[in-house]
Amino acid sequence: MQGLKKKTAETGGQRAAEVAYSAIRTGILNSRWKGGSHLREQELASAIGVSRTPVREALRRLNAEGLVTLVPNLGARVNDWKAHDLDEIFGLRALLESYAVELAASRIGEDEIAELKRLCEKMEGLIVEGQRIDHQRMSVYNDRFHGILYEASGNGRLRQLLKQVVEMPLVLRTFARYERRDLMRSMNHHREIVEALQAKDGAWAASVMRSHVRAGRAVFLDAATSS
Amino acid sequence: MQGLKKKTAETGGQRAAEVAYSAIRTGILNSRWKGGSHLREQELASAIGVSRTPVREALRRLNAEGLVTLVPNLGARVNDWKAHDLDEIFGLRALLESYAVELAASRIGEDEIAELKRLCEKMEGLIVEGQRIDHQRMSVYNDRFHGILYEASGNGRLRQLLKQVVEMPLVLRTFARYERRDLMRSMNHHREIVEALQAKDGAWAASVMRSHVRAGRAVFLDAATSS
DNA sequence: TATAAGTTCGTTGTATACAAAGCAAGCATG
DNA sequence: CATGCTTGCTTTGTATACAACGAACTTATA
Repeated sequence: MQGLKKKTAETGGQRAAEVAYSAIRTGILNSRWKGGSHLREQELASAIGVSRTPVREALRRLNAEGLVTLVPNLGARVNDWKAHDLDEIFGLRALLESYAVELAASRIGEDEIAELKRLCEKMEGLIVEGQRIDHQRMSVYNDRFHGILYEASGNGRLRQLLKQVVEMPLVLRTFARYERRDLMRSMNHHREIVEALQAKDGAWAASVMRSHVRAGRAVFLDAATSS
Repeated sequence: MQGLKKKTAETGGQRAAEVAYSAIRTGILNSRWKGGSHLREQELASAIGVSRTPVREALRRLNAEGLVTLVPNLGARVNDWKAHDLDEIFGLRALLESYAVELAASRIGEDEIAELKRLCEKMEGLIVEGQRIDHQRMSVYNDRFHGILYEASGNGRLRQLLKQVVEMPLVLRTFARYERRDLMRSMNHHREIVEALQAKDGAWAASVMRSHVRAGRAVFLDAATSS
């Protein structure tokens, strides 16, 4: 339970509940605890350096977001992910994310398309023959790419649902070992989506996005069974 | 602020946070406060008969569900609904609900189909020439009809998202004045969905469901502009 | 008068004390 | 030996006291 507490300088400006939330959240996403672990309020509270009150608030929020499961009088357990759960989640994600690009196709502007292209270049730049791939950086660019599309959909609640659905299985990203050809295909999808958006062809963009998500599902399924 | 507190017999078995949650929730759904009202924690607490702690928990939950909006250090305000919000919500609902019946088509059993038919009959029985329609009862049956479909989708997270999305604008149900022909059409939709499910034709069921939701949107839009 | 700093009060945020629920070990009893 | 009860401990749930923040009002100053 060491290392959860961040430097006072960072936490100073924020509310304790927010600090607790992000501390626990990053802990879960970095697999500090394994799936099914019981998260004790007092333990978390002293590790983070706040009282139980904001910790409880954080746990409720994480429960609503699907990262932990709360049982009355028994507390919180870290969710673990079976193949069935991933099927549910990726099914929803394919649906929502393709809907988002379909909406985006008729609303997205030149600036955002330019930004998408820049991100494509950056991501492709990370795939160099014979070199190890910086997955961390890749994730950042990829998240930004998809985030721009959520925004461009113009539907705030859709954006919110998507962020939630996408985040759930993110614990497995650590274990997801993208092969080079998976990544190449991913890059091609991105490029094709941008092209479809530029052509204002929502159906095309949506179709590619569905493929994109379902291809990602396969990688995560491997991660789930092997972790 | 009277009348929020229920009889002790009812509240006795439940946790205070749960009591607070459903008290505030039903208050909002019954338009006890108008959109934009500031909900004060102490006020709610004494009205319900619990302390601020469970009230705060309830407000966070209602915030996550989209019924209130929480601003740090300023508290909770009851959400109000403009045409734009309804467009977002019904767009999502059409998407998710049609996906649900599409999944349900290949999984639903005879028992559930029989139950759907029974509900159709009950609802149709409420529409009698020259008599006032019992909208309260209609809502109960209608919710149960759709609930069965959510379950039959076999996707727990989809069910959860749908419940959330459907509940958001439910404040307006009070003001939604369904004309007789709106209801007749609704009944026809229900019947057609059941038939499509029985034929295991997911695409058909999904298509009718999309129409069903979008027709509902129009009624709610009227309610939003007139309330 | 207009503006800015100071003040007060109401409300939310956090810590802490206490109540109640769950669980396990030990004991009694059939 | 198995079953059920008791007891003690751990953990969560709730109430309450206090701290911190924000908004409106007051006062000082140009």
